[in-house]
Amino acid sequence: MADQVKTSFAHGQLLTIVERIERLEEEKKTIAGDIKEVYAEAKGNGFDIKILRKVISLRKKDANERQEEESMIDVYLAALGMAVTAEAAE
Amino acid sequence: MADQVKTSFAHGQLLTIVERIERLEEEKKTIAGDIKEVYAEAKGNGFDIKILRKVISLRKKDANERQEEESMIDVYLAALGMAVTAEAAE
Amino acid sequence: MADQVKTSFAHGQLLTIVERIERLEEEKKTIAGDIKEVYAEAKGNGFDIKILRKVISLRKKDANERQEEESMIDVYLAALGMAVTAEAAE
Amino acid sequence: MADQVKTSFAHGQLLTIVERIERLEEEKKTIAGDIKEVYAEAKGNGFDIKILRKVISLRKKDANERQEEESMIDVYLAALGMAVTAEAAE
DNA sequence: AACGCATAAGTAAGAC
DNA sequence: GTCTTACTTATGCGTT
Repeated sequence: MADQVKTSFAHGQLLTIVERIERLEEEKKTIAGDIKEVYAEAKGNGFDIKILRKVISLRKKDANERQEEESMIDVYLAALGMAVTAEAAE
Repeated sequence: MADQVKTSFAHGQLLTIVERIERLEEEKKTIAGDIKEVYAEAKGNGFDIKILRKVISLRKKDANERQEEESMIDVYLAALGMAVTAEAAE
Repeated sequence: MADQVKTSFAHGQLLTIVERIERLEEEKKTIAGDIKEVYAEAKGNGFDIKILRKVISLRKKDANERQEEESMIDVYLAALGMAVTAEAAE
Repeated sequence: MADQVKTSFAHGQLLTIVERIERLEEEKKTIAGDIKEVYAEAKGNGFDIKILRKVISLRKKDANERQEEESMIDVYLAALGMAVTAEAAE
């Protein structure tokens, strides 16, 4: 009985949970909207949204992690015989 | 010059934008964490998380349903050349 | 060594993988183009594309509905400790 | 009457269109599945999927475009006072 | 620790 | 030409 899923419970308890989550998701959605607004405003001021996103994502990433990833990409590209930089494979 | 991407700008302006977004994303992340907590707590109280998610998603779906239906009606009306809103076909 | 990402490998193997994927993506793109063509042709025959999309999406939705319902049932059955498939609870 | 949306038509014609599209979408979905399989298989052989995706996307991107984007990012990062490379700002 | 799922980001197409 | 909406891709989370 202990490892049994709860099938009898106060409905009020369930409703409380559901509503708490829905409330939070609502807030989350609101903030997501705010973010979009900031981007839109930035765009209006002449900024490039795509680049903005990239920059923000770069700031988020740990520098080491970033470097590791890049060097890994280089390995793969090299394996494919593709130039990593301009002065590449003759 | 008009269709040129902005490459010279007040650094402060860019920084402000970036920081506003980062701030908002921080908040969003916090709320996402809160949601997780609620689920975890519910689980601790014997609820089945998978079902909880289903229930919440169903409620959301139901809410969207009406909206979807209405937009559907609009599409058909428009397709029939009928006015969707008041200020219609003169 | 076991938890190490593969950095040394047969170049041919990598190339094969990459080319297979690129080939498949090419096919996918072609089909997407075909779909666009069908819509264009339909439009040429006087059909309303927007409605066509709605209709197709509705048919898809209906198809998914049954599946969703079934998976819902599975979830509840599982939650009740009941077997979803044949080789169930000892 | 000419610019009127078609509301009377051979049902067979509509059905044909819808089915052609559904058929094509089915094929597209299948191919998407195939692609996933290739990635999965590659993973099984020790490749890093994330990097694979990046590499493929890099191959797709025109070299010039890539360079432009990167230099733009550098501009933004510099504006934020962030180092572009290791031997950066003072 | 790996897998698959679910959400979130990014991109591309279509409508107004 | 802008703006929104839909689709695709990518990352992260929870589960096994």
